[in-house]
Amino acid sequence: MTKEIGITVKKSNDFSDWYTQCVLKSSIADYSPSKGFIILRPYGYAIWEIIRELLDDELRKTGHKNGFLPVLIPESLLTKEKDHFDGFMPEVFWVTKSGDSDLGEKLAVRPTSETIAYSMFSKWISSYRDLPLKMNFWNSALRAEIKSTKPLIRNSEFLWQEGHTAHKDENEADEEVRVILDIYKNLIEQFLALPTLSGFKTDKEKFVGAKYTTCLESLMADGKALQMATSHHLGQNFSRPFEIKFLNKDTVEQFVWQTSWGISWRVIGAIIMVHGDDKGLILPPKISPTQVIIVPIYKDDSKAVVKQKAYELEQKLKESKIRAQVDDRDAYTSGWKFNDWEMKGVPLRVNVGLRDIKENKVELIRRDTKERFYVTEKELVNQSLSTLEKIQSNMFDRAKIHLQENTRSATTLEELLSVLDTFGGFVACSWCGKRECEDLVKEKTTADIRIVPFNPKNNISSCIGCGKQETIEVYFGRAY
RNA sequence: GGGGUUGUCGUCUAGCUUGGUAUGAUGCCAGCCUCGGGCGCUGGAGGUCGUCGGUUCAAAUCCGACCAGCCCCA
Repeated sequence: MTKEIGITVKKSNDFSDWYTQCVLKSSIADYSPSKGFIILRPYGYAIWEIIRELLDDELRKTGHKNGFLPVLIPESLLTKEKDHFDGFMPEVFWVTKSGDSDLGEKLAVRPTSETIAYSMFSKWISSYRDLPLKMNFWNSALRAEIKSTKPLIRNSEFLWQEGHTAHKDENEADEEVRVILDIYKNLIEQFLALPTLSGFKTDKEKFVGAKYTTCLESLMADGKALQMATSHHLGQNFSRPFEIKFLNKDTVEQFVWQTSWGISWRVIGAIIMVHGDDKGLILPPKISPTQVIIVPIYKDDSKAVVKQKAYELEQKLKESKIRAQVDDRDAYTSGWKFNDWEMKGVPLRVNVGLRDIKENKVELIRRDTKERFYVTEKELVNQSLSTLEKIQSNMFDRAKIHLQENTRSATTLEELLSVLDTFGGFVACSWCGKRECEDLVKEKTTADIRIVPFNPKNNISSCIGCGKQETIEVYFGRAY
């Protein structure tokens, strides 16, 4: 009779259903009444807030300032950079009316903010002294997703940050692109415990309007790739149409060099997909809203003393900056609470009951390994701190092994298809650099080039598409 | 873009073939019970059957359109 409450499918049997159940039943998010939109609930938003604070901190340290942009963009601005507009056009929502009357110029609901940001940059920048201009915006973006929506992974609206910068020369913009990608990589690997591949996008896959795009790719448990974050070098592609010019020291007027970059709530979906198990989520300690959940186990006559002890433990943990919480709800049994917190993915649980109090100990249970052990009350704080660290690194290591074991190579189209069909994952191949070969592989295998790695392994052979000899190494994969 | 499939108290669900005022569980509320892996007992509240329209004396049920969810393929 209790079977219906938790996650009812195995991760390995029906990954898609498992994922959706995880999102809904852990109360991270819920569907909204309109197609393709979701509602982030307090538990999900708490995770997002932690991620946001971590990233904000790094951006502040590197000289970026937060601002806010309007959600509506006049059509004339959005269409100024042609490639950019053509790329986004199919999924732009338009506002055409105010009340009953038609608007003179229709307004786009932002699919991304380059155009409106840069129309302002051109006002704000006139001298080399105004540079670099490094701004960041925490907002949402809207892109109409008609089909294949998946909570947090692909929705018509998503939370993200978008950074926009302007620089005096190309090198400085190059450097900015790299610095940002490093910040993302550190956040994703060290805090979200998700290993990534880093590199360039091909011209086909790059951000529309960019000179080049760098990105981080991760591998989900079902063998599909997921783009985690991107950092674009925009060259002068936007500064020319938007006339963002400055007078240099040498009194020569120049266009600025720009970057833009972003990371979205999609990473929360990735955390679920990579780390979760049949019981639900497993959250990396560093971004878990609750790091230690304390479950007091009591009968009526022991309730007061056990709860009191639980609050004491909570206080001690909090004094050591551990996000601890007592589940003091009387309405649920302890067994129910165990399952509930496991589904929510809290990394470490403390069980404390009357018999533990008498023996001056508590039980610790790791979410990642299900390992359980007793510690004395005195050891609790230190044991919790060190166990949380172990969980954090164990989660990364496990995911890293999964990534390595599912990164293979292929030298022919047939081999590539067979590897993809059998295992999924990333497949290293050689590629001549031509769009035709990239398209051919897509057509034959539905996979695309996820990344042109910064650090190729140098197993170069002839092109997977045309067989030409001069090639570079790329990673193919089927993606979300 | 193409194809398939689903929608019934908060949630899951029976009923639909063959039209006649909706079943059960869980959750919720009250009371009792008490908690070491989703306790138990008693009572109670809760439903425009996704929406709109059509057929009919009568529609959850038949027909159409739309909305929303999910799956497969491109």
